[in-house]
Amino acid sequence: MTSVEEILQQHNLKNTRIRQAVLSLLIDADEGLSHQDLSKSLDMDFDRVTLFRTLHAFEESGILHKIIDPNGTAKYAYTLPDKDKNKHSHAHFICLNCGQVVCLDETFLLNEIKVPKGFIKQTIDVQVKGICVKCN
Amino acid sequence: MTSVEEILQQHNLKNTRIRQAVLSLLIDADEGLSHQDLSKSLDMDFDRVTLFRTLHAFEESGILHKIIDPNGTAKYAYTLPDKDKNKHSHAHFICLNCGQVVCLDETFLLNEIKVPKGFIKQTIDVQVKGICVKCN
DNA sequence: AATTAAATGCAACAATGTTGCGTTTCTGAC
DNA sequence: GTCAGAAACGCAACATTGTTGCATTTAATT
Ligand SMILES: [Mn+2]
Ligand SMILES: [Mn+2]
Ligand SMILES: [Zn+2]
Ligand SMILES: [Zn+2]
Repeated sequence: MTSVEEILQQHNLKNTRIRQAVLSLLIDADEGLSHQDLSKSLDMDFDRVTLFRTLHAFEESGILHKIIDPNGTAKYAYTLPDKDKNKHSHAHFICLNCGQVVCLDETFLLNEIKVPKGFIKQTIDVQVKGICVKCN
Repeated sequence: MTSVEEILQQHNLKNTRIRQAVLSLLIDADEGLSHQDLSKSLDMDFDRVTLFRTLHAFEESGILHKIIDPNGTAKYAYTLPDKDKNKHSHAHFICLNCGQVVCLDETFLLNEIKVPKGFIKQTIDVQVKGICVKCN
């Protein structure tokens, strides 16, 4: 069990109110949360720019990973330290009804995918869309 | 060889200047184009809202399919009538350097992917990211 | 307690996309 | 060709997401 404070420390991020709050929320959440989602959930005063910068910092350090939903808005999910050794290459499920984003266990092999000559593959993002259990 | 006019007719879309121009551009393009890309390429006067609505109309009718790039902006690509019988379920390559979006031949089977109990799979989107041949 | 790099707050801005509404234009029927 | 109706367009106004610059505050270290 690693505390929020410890996680921040391990990534050389200063321990601030908003970072603690955001990280706590996302560790507990079972889904990806957008800037807007977090703004509504956070029970404190903060500048919206600070939240954007917080999310960027977390993404850069690998604490969170970003998923672009079908509307083009970013959602962030906590990167499980054990699960994601292979650098968050897992697939995501996106509910077409409520917009919920869930991390799946499924991962994909980059090798198997053919690209045109001269193209270099680096990462793969897979989004499975459909209806989540709540909306079903 | 189907002309632009014929394509519009087949989808019950009125034949207008901007629709002809947009569709011509996208049929010739070997990559997905954004609203901005098209705005720059189009050599005519038009309202930006009209272009948004044109792209929506084309997407709804299946003439184009939308790809959300890593910045969250929409790009549109012509849906090849023969290639995409299985409703544009092919993968896309996205260049991390220049942002270019290319349709790949690769398709994926929805069956193989496991989702939590109660979730219903409908479609799958695969994005392979890396460096394109121009940027290499 | 002093130092300093990092983080924050604020203001201003840009890009993308949407909605409402009045006007124009395409198309099909006559 | 004329006409009518539906579809598309142009314009204005707005919402949301995200970025940048800069002055101020704060967390962590000594
Ligand atoms: Mn995930
Ligand atoms: Mn495509
Ligand atoms: Zn749902
Ligand atoms: Zn490129």
